[in-house]
Amino acid sequence: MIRLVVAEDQTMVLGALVALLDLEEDIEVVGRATNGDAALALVRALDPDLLVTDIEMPGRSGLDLAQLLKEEGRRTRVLIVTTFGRPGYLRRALEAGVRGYLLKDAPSEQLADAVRRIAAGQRAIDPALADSAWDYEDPLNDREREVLRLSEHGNSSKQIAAILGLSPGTVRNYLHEAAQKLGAGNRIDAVRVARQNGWL
Amino acid sequence: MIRLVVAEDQTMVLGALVALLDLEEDIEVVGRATNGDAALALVRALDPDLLVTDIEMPGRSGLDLAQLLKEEGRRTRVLIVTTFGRPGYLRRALEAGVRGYLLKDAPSEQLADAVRRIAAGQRAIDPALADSAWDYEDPLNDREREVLRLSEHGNSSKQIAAILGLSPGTVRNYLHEAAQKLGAGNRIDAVRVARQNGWL
DNA sequence: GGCTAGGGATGACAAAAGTCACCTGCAACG
DNA sequence: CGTTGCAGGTGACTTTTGTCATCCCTAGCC
Repeated sequence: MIRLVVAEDQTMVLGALVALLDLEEDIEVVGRATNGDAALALVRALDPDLLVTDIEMPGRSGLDLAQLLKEEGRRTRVLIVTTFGRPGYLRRALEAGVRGYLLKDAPSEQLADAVRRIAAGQRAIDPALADSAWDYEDPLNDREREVLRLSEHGNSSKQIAAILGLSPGTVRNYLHEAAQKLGAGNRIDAVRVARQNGWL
Repeated sequence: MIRLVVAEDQTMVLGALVALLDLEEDIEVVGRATNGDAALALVRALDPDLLVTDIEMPGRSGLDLAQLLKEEGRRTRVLIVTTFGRPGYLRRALEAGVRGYLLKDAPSEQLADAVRRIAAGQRAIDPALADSAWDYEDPLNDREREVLRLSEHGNSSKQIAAILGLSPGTVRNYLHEAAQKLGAGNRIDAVRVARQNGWL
């Protein structure tokens, strides 16, 4: 029997995924969580074979979870199930030692398959994504990421400068650099491209 | 027996929802679709009691579906199950005659409940949302919506003007008006606010 | 020490966005 | 017919962005 903890912030989707997995004879869902912190506590308490988790959740993200579990040296393996096929995400996931990465776009039958493969010590990476994982390096440095994040909410350069304790000119320079690196013509476009690739 | 068609663009979530609903003795999922057009065809062919559908899907949206079914005078009732609690969405849904509106954040048990209530001729609107539906009117007119949508992708006023056959000045004016109405200081903020409320 | 490379930061100038007063044309109404 | 009101549209002016050359400081190297 494969023992699972499932983490997913949308309660209804969580319930549905559990229903799907519980249909399988050899799989047992022993815990469910709707945020990263609860999932972490459950994994520590229950020591399951697998953690099936979304990435974007309140509190700790699925990627944070994988990283932490790896650092703690736990035996629980991680399977990411997410909406986002962003290369940056998969890459960070692999670096955090996850064993599987599926998209919610994939057929639901693949879920149980992936669980079994990972429980058996194999991997289960969405093949379409596996290729692209290393195609696009994140070209942004920390400052650039920071100003992009702040400009995302409509802050002006002046406001961003005030927040970071810089001059407005410098902020514009960072945004410009970032836009250049991303092949974007302005900050709006730059934010879009960066988001799309999982670099924010 | 309540006969359902389920539409949801993320295949895995679709599979999971179907698994959840199929657990119920009195509910039968007779069709599933991953886009709006397929869902429409299924409803026409199978004449189910209910259509359970997401809003944001490729092709026709769940709201479009509800509108069409209403116009065709079909007996199939519509239950929306979506991520987004945007007042504008709920409002449009109600105007399109949907019988139920649930959030994916709601507990999964509510899904079967809602299905039964709607099949019995009642309604099932998420109570937290029901209040807010009429709080916020969409203040935008068509032009304003249009320019906001175009500016979303980083187009400049000049580019938007070229697309719409206007002068750049006019475009800036529309953007300005929209920002004013939305209480935003610039176009980026305006787009954010409008999206958040389901007005784009 | 002197030289150099590179990240962090600045200011000057051109282009685009934001702001506002105003000009249509057309439909409603007396 | 006025004329009133109002959505659609424009141009002039100010502020903010985009672009680029340059400076400063620190670290590493001869």
